[in-house]
This record gives sequence, structure tokens and C-alpha cells, in this order.
Amino acid sequence: MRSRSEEEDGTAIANRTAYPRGKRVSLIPADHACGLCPVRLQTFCGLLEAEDLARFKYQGSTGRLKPGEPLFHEGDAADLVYNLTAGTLKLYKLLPDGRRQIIGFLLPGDFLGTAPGDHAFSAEAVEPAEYCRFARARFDAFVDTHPEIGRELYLMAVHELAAAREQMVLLGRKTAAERLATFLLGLFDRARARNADWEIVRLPMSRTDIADYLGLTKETVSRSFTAFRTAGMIRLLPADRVELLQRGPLEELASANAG
Amino acid sequence: MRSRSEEEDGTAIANRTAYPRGKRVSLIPADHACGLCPVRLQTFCGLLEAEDLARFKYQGSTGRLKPGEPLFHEGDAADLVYNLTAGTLKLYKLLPDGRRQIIGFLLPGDFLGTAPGDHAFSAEAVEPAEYCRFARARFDAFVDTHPEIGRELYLMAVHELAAAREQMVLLGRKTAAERLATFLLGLFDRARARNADWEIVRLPMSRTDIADYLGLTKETVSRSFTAFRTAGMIRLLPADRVELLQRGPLEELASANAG
DNA sequence: GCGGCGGAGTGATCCAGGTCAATGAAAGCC
DNA sequence: GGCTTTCATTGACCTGGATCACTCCGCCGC
Repeated sequence: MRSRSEEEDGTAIANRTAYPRGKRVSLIPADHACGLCPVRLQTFCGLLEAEDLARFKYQGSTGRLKPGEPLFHEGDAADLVYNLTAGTLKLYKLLPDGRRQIIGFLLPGDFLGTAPGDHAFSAEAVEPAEYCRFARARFDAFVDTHPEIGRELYLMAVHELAAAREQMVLLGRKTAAERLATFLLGLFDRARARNADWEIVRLPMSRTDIADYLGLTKETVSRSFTAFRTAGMIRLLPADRVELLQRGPLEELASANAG
Repeated sequence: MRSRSEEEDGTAIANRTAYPRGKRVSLIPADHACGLCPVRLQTFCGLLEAEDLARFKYQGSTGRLKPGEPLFHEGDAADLVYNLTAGTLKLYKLLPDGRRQIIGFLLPGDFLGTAPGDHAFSAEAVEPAEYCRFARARFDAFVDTHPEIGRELYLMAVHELAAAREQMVLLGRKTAAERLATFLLGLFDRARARNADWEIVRLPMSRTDIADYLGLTKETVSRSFTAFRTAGMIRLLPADRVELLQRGPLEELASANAG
């Protein structure tokens, strides 16, 4: 397996991609259960020495979700924290009349559980997913004895905050085409941070999910996809895949950041 | 001065109001400069004993801003952190063509400076403002030796994140009237958390600023104000003040949180 | 007091994106 | 393998809020 150290230079700036991270410990005994974890080096688990990791591991458990299955609902007590190890989750908030705003998609390696108290949003699998789960109380106690993880969590929260503010710009001020372009480029960048430099990415979420993330309707999302396809910027492939054909025009539209 | 302990039960749920805080130290020598600070007990400074506070104080300095004067711009190096002690700031991001999204307003007692690296947004005074300023490097060093402040900063980031996500719902899914109702109630709740239970609040920001915060135009904001006034929900008073006449219908519109 | 100026309010018109409706394509299910 | 269901796409039409244009008002400087 190739080292993930390329991720740590923080060159990718888009939503939810790489951010400045603590140094990872890559060597643990081959028979350690977490040694098989495909995302260990992307999470704070990668900060732990084998000994600590073993102690930490025995405080948690794993689970899996079927597509559409909820992990928790807004208002539930937030007494667990999660590391997503496989699959995709959507996080969303509802208005009383059913209008929905998706506030983010989680990919493997993402951590879930920053807020103490009750959950302020719902979490649900978009495709089959697997996770590692820890009791918040135990997790907090563990964090107290590992300040480097506390620092990491703080950086993650700050990074999420920056991403949320970027999304506020998208929702408040961008056109439909600009929103979809921003979303697609963000997905490509996130994929690039995790895999090779593929120009093909899978979209496990439905058009409705994308619409609820971008503050649009599924029809408008669909029409924007068609427009991008017609303009030769992307190609839609079977099995929910998209290929990036021309990055330039999409970046123009996304106008990622102001100067 | 009355204790702020009423704020700590977390009953106010709207944007940027109270959140669970550490216990405040209220007794410091009367001749200590920070003893005159009107917002000390609302900030992390209130966590510090007199001795620490004195050491901390000598690491910083104060400043003031005229209306419209920038504190910093997006892209500037973020090597200072701030505590706003008086006035109001707006934080915003720009798109290359000038479209603007205001991501938040800061009131006295608010802390500014969660992100290391370059500023991801601009900050500018809405009305005359005063602040306390510290070099980030020194501040970070101070935080390292005061874990309770580190914890406080983490909670603040998490709280800001929840507020940002709430704003994503507003920007993605609420109508113009719902946005303004949410904004006004948020202001009243923030004022209530700071002062007595007044039903009158000052709006130091322009209609354009409100529009850029709510993802609308100034015309639509103005029309919505008129609609609320006509419906008898609010009264507009001289000197940029608004009086809340009927909380019920506004709350109905804001539909603060889903169940 | 007076003139200039920026912000607020409001009317008229326009349009991006929402809504409604129909069709087509892919996936689960006995 | 046919049947059902769900999702994506596309078309026709509608509308909430944007845009454009103007008036009014409060404030500032002198």
C-alpha cells in the first residue's frame, strides 16, 4: 500500500478535502485488527501508537448500514461517536413541513460526532456503509489523555466550519450551474485526496439528494447535468459514475474562491 | 452586576446564542484593567484567575474601528486573534464578480480567530467597534498551558458549526419571509442573552447587509419588513430600532427547528 | 437653513428556477 | 422473465424573488 503522506501538504483547498494534519504513525503489528482498517491513516486513529490503538479499539465496536438506513435522527441523544470506514452517509436537517437540507456527505475516513448534547441533524446511509463506533464518554476520556487527538478534533471542527461557510456562499449567492460545478469539483477533489488522480468518480447519491444539498430541485439538477454533458464538460457513465472531461469550464463556473 | 449563570442552562437554542460554557471566575481586583471590560465574563477571559488574566493581558493590545473600516481581508495572514468588546462586525466572503455572502455578525463578547493559516473571510465594522487583540502565536502558547481555554475554544467552534448548518437550512430551503423572521428572532435572542429581556433591538446593519446575510436582495428585505410591519408583528422605530410586537407569528415563520 | 448624498421604500417588469406532468430507463422481486 | 417500483430526464408552464427605476427621508457639512 502506498503511503498517504502526499495528502499532508494541504494543497487541495476545496470543501472537505485535505487539511493540515498531525503526523501519522504508520507501523503497527500486522495482526492488530486496526491494521486491516482501510481508513486508519486518514483518521485520528493514525495518530495512535500500536499500544494506544489496541486500548482504544477495545472501547469501541463496528457496525454496518443498508442504503437508506438511518444512523441516528436529529434530536437523538448524541452519546456515540463514529468513524466511517466504508460507504457514504448523508447528514441532513428537516423543516417541520418536510423541506430538507443536506448539510454534508461523509466518505470513508470521515469522523462523525463533534457536538455534545443531542444530535442537531440526522445521518443516513446513501449506500451500504460500515463504521467504527465509540461511547462518547469513553471517547472524551480518551481524548483527555491524548491532547494530540484533542488538537486534531479542534482542527477538524475548524475545517468543517470553513467548509460550511463556503457552502453558505454557494447556497446564498451561486446560480444552479455554479452550484453543481462546485459540487462536482469538490467530489473529484475529495476522490483525488483518497485515491489516484482519477477523472472518474461515483455519485452514490440520488439527484434528489444532490438537490437537497445544493438548495435546488431534482429537476434543476438533472437539467444542469444535461447542460454540462451537452457542453462536453462531463460524461455520465453507467453505475452512477461521472467522468470529468474539461476541468477548466467547470472551475470557471465554480469560481472556487474570491480573491 | 448580575451573574450570567442564567445563560448556562442552554435554553436559548437559536443561532449564536448561549452555549454550554465553563464556569466563570467573577472576582478580580478592582484596579485590574480587564475589570472594566464590559464583556470579560462572556468570553474565555472570564475563565482566567486574576493572576493569569494579568499575564494574558500584557500579551495583547486594544484597538477601534470606524464604521465600514476593515479589520482584515480574506486572504490576509491570520496571525492575530480578536475579542470584540464593543460594536458590531460583519464577516463576509466575496465571489470574483462581487457577489457577497455575509457569513455572520459579531457582537460584543464574541471571539474571532478560529482558523489558522490565512483568513477565509473578511471582517469589517458595521458601527464603531472596539476590540482586544493578541498575536496568534502567543495566544496558542497560552492556550497550550490552559487546557480549559482549549476546551472552550473547541466548544465555540462546535457551536459556530451548528449555527452555520442552521444557516445552510435557511439559505437552501427557507422563503424570504422565513429568512427574515429567523434573522430577527435570532437577534432578539442574542440581545436577550446579553441584556435584559428587551423587546426592542437595534439593527446597526444596512438592508443590504441583511440581504447579503440572508441570500436575498435589499428590495426583498425591505418588502418583507413592510409585510411584518403591516401584519403588526414588529414596529420600526427611529435610530435603526425594531420592536417585537408578536413573537408567535414570527416563530411560526422561522420554524426554528424541525422535530 | 440648505443642498447633497446614501440608504430605505415601493412600483413595474423580468426571469431563473420551481412546479406539474409525462415518459423512459434501470433495479428489486417473486 | 415479467411486474412493479423508483429514479432520471424532459417539456410546459408558473411564480417568488431579482432587477430596474424612481421617490422619499434622514443626516451631514457648511
